[in-house]
Amino acid sequence: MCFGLANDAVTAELEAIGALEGLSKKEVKAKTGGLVRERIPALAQRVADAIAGHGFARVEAVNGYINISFDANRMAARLIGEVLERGDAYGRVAPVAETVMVEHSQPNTHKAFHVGHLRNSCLGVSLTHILRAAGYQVQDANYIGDIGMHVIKCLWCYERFHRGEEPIEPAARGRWLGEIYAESDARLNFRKDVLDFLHLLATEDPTFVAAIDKMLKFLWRKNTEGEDIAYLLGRIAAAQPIKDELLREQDVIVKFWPIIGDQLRDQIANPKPIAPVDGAPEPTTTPEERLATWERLAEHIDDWWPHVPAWREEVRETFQRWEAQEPGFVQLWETTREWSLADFRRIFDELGARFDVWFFESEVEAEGREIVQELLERGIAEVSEGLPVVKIDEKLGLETPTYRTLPILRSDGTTLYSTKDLALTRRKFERFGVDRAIWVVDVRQSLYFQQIFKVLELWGFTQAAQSFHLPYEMVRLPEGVISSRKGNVPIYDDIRDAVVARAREIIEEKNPDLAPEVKETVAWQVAIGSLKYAMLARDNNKVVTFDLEEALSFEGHAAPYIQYAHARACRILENAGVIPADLEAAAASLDFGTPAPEELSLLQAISALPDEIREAADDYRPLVIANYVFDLAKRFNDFYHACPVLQSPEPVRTARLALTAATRQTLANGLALLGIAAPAAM
RNA sequence: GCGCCCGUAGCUCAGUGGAUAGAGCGCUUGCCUCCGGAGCAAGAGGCCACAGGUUCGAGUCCUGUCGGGCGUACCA
Repeated sequence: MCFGLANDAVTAELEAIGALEGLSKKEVKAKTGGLVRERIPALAQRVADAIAGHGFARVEAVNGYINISFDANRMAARLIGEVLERGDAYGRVAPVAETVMVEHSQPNTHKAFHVGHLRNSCLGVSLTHILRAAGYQVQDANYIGDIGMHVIKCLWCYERFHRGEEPIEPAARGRWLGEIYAESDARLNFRKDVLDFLHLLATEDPTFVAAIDKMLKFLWRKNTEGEDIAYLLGRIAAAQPIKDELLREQDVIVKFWPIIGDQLRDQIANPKPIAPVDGAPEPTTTPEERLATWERLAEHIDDWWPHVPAWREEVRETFQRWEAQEPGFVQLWETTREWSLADFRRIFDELGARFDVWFFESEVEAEGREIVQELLERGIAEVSEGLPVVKIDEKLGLETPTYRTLPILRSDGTTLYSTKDLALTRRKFERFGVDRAIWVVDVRQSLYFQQIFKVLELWGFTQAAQSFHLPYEMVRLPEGVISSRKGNVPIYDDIRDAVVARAREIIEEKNPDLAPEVKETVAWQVAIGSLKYAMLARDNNKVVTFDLEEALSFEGHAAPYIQYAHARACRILENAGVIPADLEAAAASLDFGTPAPEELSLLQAISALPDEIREAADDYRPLVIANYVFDLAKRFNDFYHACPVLQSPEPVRTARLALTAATRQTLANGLALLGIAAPAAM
């Protein structure tokens, strides 16, 4: 404030004596800048002198800032009294008459629940807690992907290759299905994987291109499939993508495959220095990695390559069996769906996610189709290239591609994600009476949601304006992106097993005297808390790099640090033999004497919780709370290292005990907002 | 092409337009006779990608450039 005042004063004075006349803006700035800087400290001092004594304990001017101190004992008594009196409710903001639905944790049945889903669930759960604390009426909604192409692919693969098989472990049936799904994906994309690999070789391996060029020419002369060889030759030499539908003989690639392997092995056995080519991009793979990929594909090339087109047709037919609601197929769907749902219920229970509403994709298919029909009838949607779409930019009269085109039904009449989302959104507002709907979905779906909201708007659905997509970035691994093709997807169950096991070890080492049941409970609380904190202590628009080693360390900036501070506070209170009620009664007349800086700093942090909740809710950012609660724990650490509690003489002892109790409560409330448990001992 | 996001310490990340830009990990050195060492104290480590602009004041706001990621009609 003093900076602004000084600037105004200096400018006014100079203007008054005409010193600024005819000068450019820049020149004025150069002239006033120094004067303003000189003026500030004196001005700040004057302001400080003027307000000193008006009920403030101390007022001082420092570096152009005015620092105001309040009577610490009075403020502390009031704050601690409020915290102890309100307990779990401390930090909560007055209720708001607005119902918000948060949709998150949209796992797909027949697929594995992995580390990516974990980020979504942690974010969603924390967000619902934060919004509730900020006074909103919150509906916590799950939306299970229990139908769609992935389900059909999985069931096709199950019937075709695993009929009659049952997962060995009943607790992991969903996971077993996920493996079947992964297999179906590998089978159906096999040709694409092979051709992408050839394209990769052609793009970043000049030695390979030269060698293959020679060999293909040799084959060309003596082979009957001359046209195919010529095609491959041309594409590889020019590093162009290869299309299998342009091959005359379907098995030419299969015949060609061993030659590629020989060449890759030869390159590794006799490495040649590669002369860098100007303008050519750096290779992204090593020769060893390329050979490994070749070997992985070689395992199935004879069996799989010829069948891919027929398999894809079978998948299409399988989808039609769903469409026709063929009883046997529906029965299979129901059984396998339940395997996945059982897994999900267990996982959400472990994560402390309790939903008010469970939506399923399968229950909005019919309603979605009706909406598509209506959109077509009203001319908002049209049939283009054989399928119903909404050409949004055209409808809005936009020149530059912005919202583009949204397909709303497949050409064979089966439903898309968009078909179902149109129906579900209407349901949320009309049947559930929400005022605002939030979708917690990863950032790659941003355009998709803008499209959905625009289509609803074009349809005349005014609540589209109250629909918000909350995007968050992806989870990666230290070694790169998560990819089911590369087979490096960390499954939730595996991560949890590793983290819980580590937590057990550490408890055994640090606190062997705890009762066995307590040890087990605490191991879970610390393990799950640690995982959650890793997911939440990163802003929504930042990629999370999930490092299992880091998640296992339990040291430093992590949940256990905060939980530990909470446990220490509990122990101090326990050793003192006081109960919160006693301290609450004493709160009105607390006397810290002359409070230590660590005590003031801690009091300040405790008082900040309501503001932090508001900020986190306004911006949908659990990170705000994650940072806050860590900072609070750190200040508590500073406090108990600097200020002995139990050995202090009265009345300071009681004051410090009350402060410890208030900190404990605030730590617990902050952790609760993140969905993290606060153990009393660990 | 068009659009969105990211770029801060060796690494992973914080940082309402305001004071000398902060944590954690890793590295160096200390601290358990003292409320629990999952902790604490100290040290080294920064042209806040780059260039302009707005402002009394920019890591923060605006424009552009470079680098990286993602999306862009029948996956979800």
